[in-house]
Amino acid sequence: MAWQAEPGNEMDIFAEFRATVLAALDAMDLPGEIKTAGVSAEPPRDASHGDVACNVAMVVAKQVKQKPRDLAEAIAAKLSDDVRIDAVEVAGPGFLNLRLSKEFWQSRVSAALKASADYGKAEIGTGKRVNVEYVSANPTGPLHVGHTRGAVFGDALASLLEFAGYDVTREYYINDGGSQVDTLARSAMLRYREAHGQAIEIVEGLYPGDYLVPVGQKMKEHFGDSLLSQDEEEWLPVVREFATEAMMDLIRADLADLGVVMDEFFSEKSLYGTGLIEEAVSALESKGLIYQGVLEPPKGKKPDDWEPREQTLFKSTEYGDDVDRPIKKSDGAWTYFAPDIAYHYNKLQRADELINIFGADHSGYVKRMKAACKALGDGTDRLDIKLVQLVKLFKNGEEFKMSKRSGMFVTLRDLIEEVGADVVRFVMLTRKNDAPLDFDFDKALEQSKDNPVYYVQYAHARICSALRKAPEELAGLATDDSTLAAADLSGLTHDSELALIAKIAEWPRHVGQAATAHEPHRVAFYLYDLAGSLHGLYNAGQRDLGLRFIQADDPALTTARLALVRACAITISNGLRILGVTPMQEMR
RNA sequence: GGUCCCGUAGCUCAACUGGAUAGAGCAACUGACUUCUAAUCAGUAGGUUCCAGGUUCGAAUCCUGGCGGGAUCGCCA
Repeated sequence: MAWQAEPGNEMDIFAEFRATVLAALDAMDLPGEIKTAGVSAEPPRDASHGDVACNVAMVVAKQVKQKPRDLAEAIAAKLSDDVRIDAVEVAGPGFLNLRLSKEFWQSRVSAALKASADYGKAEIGTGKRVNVEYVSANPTGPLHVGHTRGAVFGDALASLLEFAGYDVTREYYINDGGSQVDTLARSAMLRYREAHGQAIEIVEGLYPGDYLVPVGQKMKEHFGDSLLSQDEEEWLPVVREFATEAMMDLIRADLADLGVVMDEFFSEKSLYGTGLIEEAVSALESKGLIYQGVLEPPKGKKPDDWEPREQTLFKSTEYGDDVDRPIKKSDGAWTYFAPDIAYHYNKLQRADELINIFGADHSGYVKRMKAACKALGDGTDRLDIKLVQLVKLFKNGEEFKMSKRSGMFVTLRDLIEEVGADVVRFVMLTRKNDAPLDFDFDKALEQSKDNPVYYVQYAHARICSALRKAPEELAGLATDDSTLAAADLSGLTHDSELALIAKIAEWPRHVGQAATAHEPHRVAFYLYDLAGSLHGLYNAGQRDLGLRFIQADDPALTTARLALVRACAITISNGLRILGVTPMQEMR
C-alpha cells in the first residue's frame, strides 16, 4: 500500500501524527491497496480522550477485513516506543487516542517563538495564484453597510490565503460600463448647475445623495461654466468620466479607512471597443455554446410585460445552470453578463483559482458565472463564489433600514466613525459568510462582555503587560524573543499551562482548514478560544500565586512562562493580522 | 412556481466538512478584585439539532420528501 503525507503544513502537529500513524500502518504490511483518504488526526472534543484522536482503524478495518478495535490495538503497539508519545489508548468504536509527552508540548512553544510572524504559515497555496474579487460596488456613491461586510470578508480571506502560501491578487471590478454611470453623470450635472447658483430639482430616478454636492463644486472648479451651454450628448461622456473618478476616489478612501487596499482596479469600460468581449464570446462560440433563441418565461411568476424576444444566448445549461442566459439584449447591445464573461476570461488567464465575493442579492448569478468559467477554461471548476448575507443594523433595540433612493443610508464611514475599524472588522468576521448578520451598534460600542474583539485584544495586551513588568520585578531578566526561544521550558508542567500550549499548537491546523474552506471566520473563533485559555491561566494565578507568570524568586520558571505567553501573543497577533485587527499592546 | 441560502439552549452563534457524552457568549443563579490590568475567571442550570424517512461502524453535517424564514427570477448592474 501507499500513503502520502498531506501536502501543506509542517508546523501542523496533527498532520505530523497522521503521518506517524499511517507509517505504522504501512509497517504492518497489510495485503492489498489501502485507501487512507478518510483518515484524520484531530484534537478530540473531550480532553479526557487525550491529545490527538485518529480514526484510522475505523476507516481501514473493512478494507482489510479486521475488527476496528483489533486493528487499532495492533497499530497502537507499533507506536508505543515513539518518544513523542506517552500513551496510546484504544477507545470507543476504535479510536486511537494519543497522549503526547510534556517534552513534546514544551517543544511547541520554542517552535512558535522561532517561527514568530511566520508561525502557522501553511504551504497549501505555494506556487498557486489566486484572484480574490471583492467589493466591486457600483461607482455611484459611497460604500454602505452591505458593501462593508463583503469588503471585510474578502480582505480577510485574501490575507488568510496569503498566509497559506498563495500568491494573492486583491481585485475590484468597476462597473463603469452600464446605464447606472449615466444616471450618476446626470445627477452630478444637476449639482454642477446648483454650484452655479441654478435652482435644481432632483427628479425620480436620479441619485439624490448630497455626497454629489462636492462633486458639483469640483466640476465647477475644473470646467468653469463651459458645460452649461452644452447639449447632454456633448457633456455626458465628460461628466461620466469625471464623476466616476470622483466616486472611485471616495470609495478608495472609505476602503483605506477600513484597512482595505486593493492590488487591482479593473474597469468594465475597458472591455468595450477593445475586442475583448468579442474574443471571449467567440471562445464560447467555438465550443458551440452560443446561439440565437427565445427564452421561456420564468415559471410561476410571469412578468407583466413579457413577450417573447429572440436574443443571443449562452448555453449555460451545459454546465449546470437552470436556463440558458442572454448575452445580448433584444436591441443587440451586450447585457451585463457579456463583459462579465470577458472579465472572467481575462482573470482566468492571470490566476489559477478565482474567488468572487458577492452579496446575497446576486445569488441568482452564481450558476451562470460558474458555468461561464468552466466553459471558458478546461471544464474544471476554478471559480468559487462566496455569498455574504445581508447585514441588519440595530440601534436602541430597533432595526433601521438603509435606502439608497432616499439618500438616508448608513455608510461604511458612519460605521467606522461610530465604532472603529477594528470592531467593525472583527464583528463582521464572527459569523459565517452565508449566515445573516445582525450588527448592533450598542453592543459594538460596549467595550466589554458581548464584544469579542476586546476579549481577544485584552488577552494580547495582558501578555504585553507581563512582558513589560517582568524585568522590573526581576532585575536584568531578558525577555526578548531569541532568549525566550532558547529558554529551558521543562518548568511548564501544570495542566492549564499544557492546555494553553495545546491550544497554541492547534493554530497551524486552523490556518490550513480555514484557508481550504475559504472561511476566515474560523480564525476569529479560534482566537476567541485561544484568548479564553490565556485568561483562564492568568486567573488561575489569582487563586494560586504559584501559577503567576512572574515568580520573583525563580528567574528560570519566569522565563519559561514568559516564553509560553509570548508564544500565545505571537499566535494572537498572527491571527489578528489576518483579520486586519490591531493587536493592542496596552488597554486601559 | 423555479433556483440559492438559513433553521442547533430563552437570545446571538459555534461544531475541525461524517466522529466519541452537540459546545461558547449573553440572560439566570453561586463564588473570586489591598489585581502579574476584574474589558477577567471558576462553577450550577439550560437540547427531540424544524419534522419524517434513507445511506453506515457512526449523521446537526450526506440523500429524498415536507414545514418555516430570507434572497432572487429575460431586455438593471
